[in-house]
Amino acid sequence: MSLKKVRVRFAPSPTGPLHMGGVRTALFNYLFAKQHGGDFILRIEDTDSARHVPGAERYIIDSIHWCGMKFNEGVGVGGPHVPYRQSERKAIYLKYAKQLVASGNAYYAFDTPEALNKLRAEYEAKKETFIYSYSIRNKMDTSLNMSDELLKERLAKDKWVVRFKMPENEVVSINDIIRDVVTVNTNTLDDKVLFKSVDMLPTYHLANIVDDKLMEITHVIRGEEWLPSLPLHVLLYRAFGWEETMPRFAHLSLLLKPDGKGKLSKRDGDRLGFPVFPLEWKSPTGEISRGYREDGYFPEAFVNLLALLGWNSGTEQELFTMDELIKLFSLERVIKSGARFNPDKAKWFNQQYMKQKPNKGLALLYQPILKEKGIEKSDKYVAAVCGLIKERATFISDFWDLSSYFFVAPATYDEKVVKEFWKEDTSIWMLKIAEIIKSIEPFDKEKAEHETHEWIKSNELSMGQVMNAFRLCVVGASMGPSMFEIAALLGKDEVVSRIEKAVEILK
RNA sequence: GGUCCGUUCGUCUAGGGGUUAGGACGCAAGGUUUUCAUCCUUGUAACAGGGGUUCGAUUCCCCUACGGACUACCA
Repeated sequence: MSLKKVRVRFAPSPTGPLHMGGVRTALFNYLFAKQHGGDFILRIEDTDSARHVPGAERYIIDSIHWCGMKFNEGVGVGGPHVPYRQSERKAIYLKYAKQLVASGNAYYAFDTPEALNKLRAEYEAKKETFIYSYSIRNKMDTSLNMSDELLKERLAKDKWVVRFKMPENEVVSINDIIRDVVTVNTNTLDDKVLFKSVDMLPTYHLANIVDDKLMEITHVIRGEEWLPSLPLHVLLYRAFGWEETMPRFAHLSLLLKPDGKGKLSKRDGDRLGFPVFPLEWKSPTGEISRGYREDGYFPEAFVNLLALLGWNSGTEQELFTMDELIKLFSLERVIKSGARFNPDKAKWFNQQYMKQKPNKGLALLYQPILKEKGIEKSDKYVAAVCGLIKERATFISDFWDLSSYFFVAPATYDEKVVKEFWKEDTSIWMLKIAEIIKSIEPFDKEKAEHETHEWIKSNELSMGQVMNAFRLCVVGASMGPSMFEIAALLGKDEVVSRIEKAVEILK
């Protein structure tokens, strides 16, 4: 077992965009695989023909790639077990369903969905729990209750499903890597449909077990919603005689709403103003859901925040690169309880990455925004601006508000600041500063700063009064980096002209 | 309703039979700065409740409460 190469699969259903919880499941699978030098496989579980959404598969792959993960086998990349789309594996499953019938572990059932719904309703009316299992299966329309001849006839004539014959009163204990031992009595479990009549496709349970076996999956890391069907899956492995090579299981807790009750949903994002999906998604009906990527999150930040939702390294470190995560991740340290998502903390992560980003890279991201505003500036200039403002920003989209004065002279002056700092003599001081700036040839920010401060001191003026007014002239508001950094970038002619303009307007 | 899983500051979490129960986000205060932000310091705030076991339980066990998932010919 320990010698076997680790093989994990991410097996989503293409029923819509991948939710951030799904991305986290993929991430944990990926980290585990990479840490063990194993394979990370993409299998598309599209056995529900009715719920298939066009574009969902592409979206899933794009999302994983954006996060910096790569499949080394599966849909889109191929591999020794092609095809990896269950709808293309149709031919495989019926054989296995029949094998279970032959071995006495499953049977054919002819009950129509309508008949079952009616029965369920009757039970509910009596306030009883309806379970299709040992207690009732002998009364149902199944192969268990008919002769071989009749069965043959019915199989040819009627619609049938294959149901698992859940053993009676057996205690099943399974070891989950995250949850330790999970114990269930089979009496509480039902005879799950394994093979559907509506589309002649297997249900999740059958397809999942067969494919995991065939694809030699060693570890199943999936969401908590599968925990209740874990006993069924184990029993299926047993029924097939595959228990020896059965994968190990790890069930991840769910992501919960930031407030209130229940699991995180798209609605919470709309309501509280944060994305729930990695990438923007346009539904076939035209509805648009925002994405982390489009909201300005860096993929590294997104991966980092996801990794810390339900896992921690046991140290106080919170910022991790993908490589560090691969090195440090362990399923044993995954939290059992559900994690409420905190949008504020998500922003904090992005801010941390923002501070670390090289200026050149940020400039590349900022340029398109500037172009849209009709501003053409060199990458070098924009990079310098980015260097000065990035520690004040969380997203690239914050940049314009933080740096517009590097590109256009202020059109207005913040009233509050005017009131506080523009006094009787201010105009005179400002013109003096303009003079100092003009006199430095070539311009040098240290020299300008030194001379300006000297002048302020020698005239016993208030540093705050003068400098804030200076800032008001050039920036138009009370914000931004050192005035002399700004002046160095803007150039002294521009600074002087802005001072003159401000003096003119504010008098 | 039934079954399974869970429960440490508002949130993410560390810890684990004897601790001043630690960190991060948020919030608040202070410091640095010509402003904003960064940064630094400090503060705020938690072991769901009740029974056991034990010299001692937040930590182990049981019950209750609460939360979550599942309960389809969906995954």
